[in-house]
Amino acid sequence: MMQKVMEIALKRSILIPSNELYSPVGGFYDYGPVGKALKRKIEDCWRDLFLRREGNFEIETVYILPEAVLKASGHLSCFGDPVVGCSKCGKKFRADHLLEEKGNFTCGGMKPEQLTKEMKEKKIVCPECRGPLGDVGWFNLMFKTNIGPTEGTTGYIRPETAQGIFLDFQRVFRSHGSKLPMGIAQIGKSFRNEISPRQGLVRLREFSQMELEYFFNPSSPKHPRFKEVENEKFIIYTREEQKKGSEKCIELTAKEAVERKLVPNEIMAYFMAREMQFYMKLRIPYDVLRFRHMLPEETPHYSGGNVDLEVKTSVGWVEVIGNAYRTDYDLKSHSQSSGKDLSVLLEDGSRVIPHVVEPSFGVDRTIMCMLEYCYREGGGAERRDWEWFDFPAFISPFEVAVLPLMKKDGLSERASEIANSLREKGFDVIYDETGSIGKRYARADEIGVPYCLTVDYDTLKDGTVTIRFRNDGKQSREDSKTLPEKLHSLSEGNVVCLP
RNA sequence: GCGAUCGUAGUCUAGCCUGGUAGGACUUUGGCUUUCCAAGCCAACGACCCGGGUUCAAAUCCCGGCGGUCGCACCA
Repeated sequence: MMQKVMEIALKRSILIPSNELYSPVGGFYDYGPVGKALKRKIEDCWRDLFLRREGNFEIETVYILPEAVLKASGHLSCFGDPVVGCSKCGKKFRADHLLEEKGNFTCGGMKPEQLTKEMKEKKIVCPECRGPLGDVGWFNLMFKTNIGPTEGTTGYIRPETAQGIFLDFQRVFRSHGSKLPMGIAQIGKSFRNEISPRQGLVRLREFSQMELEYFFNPSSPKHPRFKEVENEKFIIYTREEQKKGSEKCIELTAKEAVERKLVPNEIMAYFMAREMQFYMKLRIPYDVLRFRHMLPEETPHYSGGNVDLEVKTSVGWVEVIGNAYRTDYDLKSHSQSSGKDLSVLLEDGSRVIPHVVEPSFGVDRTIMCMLEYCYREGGGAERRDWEWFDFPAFISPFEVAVLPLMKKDGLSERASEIANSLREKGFDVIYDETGSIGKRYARADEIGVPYCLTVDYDTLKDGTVTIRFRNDGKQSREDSKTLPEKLHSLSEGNVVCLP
């Protein structure tokens, strides 16, 4: 399944393997014209739902961060793994795992030197060959670089977009109303030097995130619009079931999830309900979406509770959103490290460091899930034997393809006119006159174009064109003058809107 | 990073064992056919992962590297 989707994605240049001309390294993908358009429309849909409708703000911050920032945020010491190698067989192991297996022992936050000391004291040897282990090293997932010509000014390429938001928080807060709650978001690239990138877009070294940091007063962890979604349902995979090794999940409304304390607070439950709406708009079915309450040991260093949204795919459950209750961890850390007060003034005159709930979306993974769930096989009752993508019209890279039945007799010219007039009206149009008409239908289907307009000899006579529908192949004739209105009405059920 | 396995046009593949003009299919492009679901006919474009060695001669044999896939481990 995944393979077929990737095949067609590569064939139509939805995706392009990066650096293909040289020895490509894993974990990097380029987006071709179709993939980029798809990505842009998904991001715009997200902006509409999570920013515009909510009154939240979007900013853009830099990719390269000086070491001090990541030191304060905890990424330098926590964002990676302590590894130790066997000097006899050469195998590598997680130092903390070996220690913790030995007994009641947790290594959270321990430095490599401490771990080396502990390993020596506990006389831990290689679990494979009983050989001696070397010193504990640190594998950090961040890409390191030098800033400026002087050695020693170390920078890292950001491992998440969130830090930039925390650094700019105070200025944005002061200039945009100075009231909690306030949401500040960023869409952009992040970078992680993964050990082994796998499975297409699932684990990349350079990937796009859509992150929203929702700052609120910890004494009232409420969302003003919670009522709108309190009865929305979703599926939760609880910690208890995970510990039992069972796959059983429970279905709850947002309100029930808060009451039963399965989510840290109402704000997170609010976003979870919105996330369900977002993914269902993208044609990911309700019953393949589940929220997994992360176990304490998998929770990141900054977190007061994480709930991931996972999508069931042909390669297993894939995390597409990490919802994190980051508390005041980040602002507090930056405040302490920089010496600047990052608390805000409340209406009653007191000061508080805001708490943060963060929904963090993986764009590339979302695209991969969409490709899988929009993928349709040909054959069967269909009159065609090729594959296509059933993208909703509002997210299709191209909304309409204009195709002259033939190149000659003025059909090309007439079709070009129609294509250009639709472009002027704001439609994303693809014009294609090469090959047979059947071939062009197939090509349009493969990139998920919902409507094909065919210009034929009747068009020259009476100005009508054929609209051919992607999903059932049916056709109808329409006056070319009223096409924009007709196409709008056809797409009406697909326009971005909340229920 | 370890183990297994693989590397020939955009895709699938023949050739490799036994060294001697790299062949086919689909796709793509142009042309013909008054042509609506990858039709047909004609033509064109396009490949041996990289480097070294052996040899008169390497896609083929040998060595090294790089990369892919799958397990393990790890991870969002």
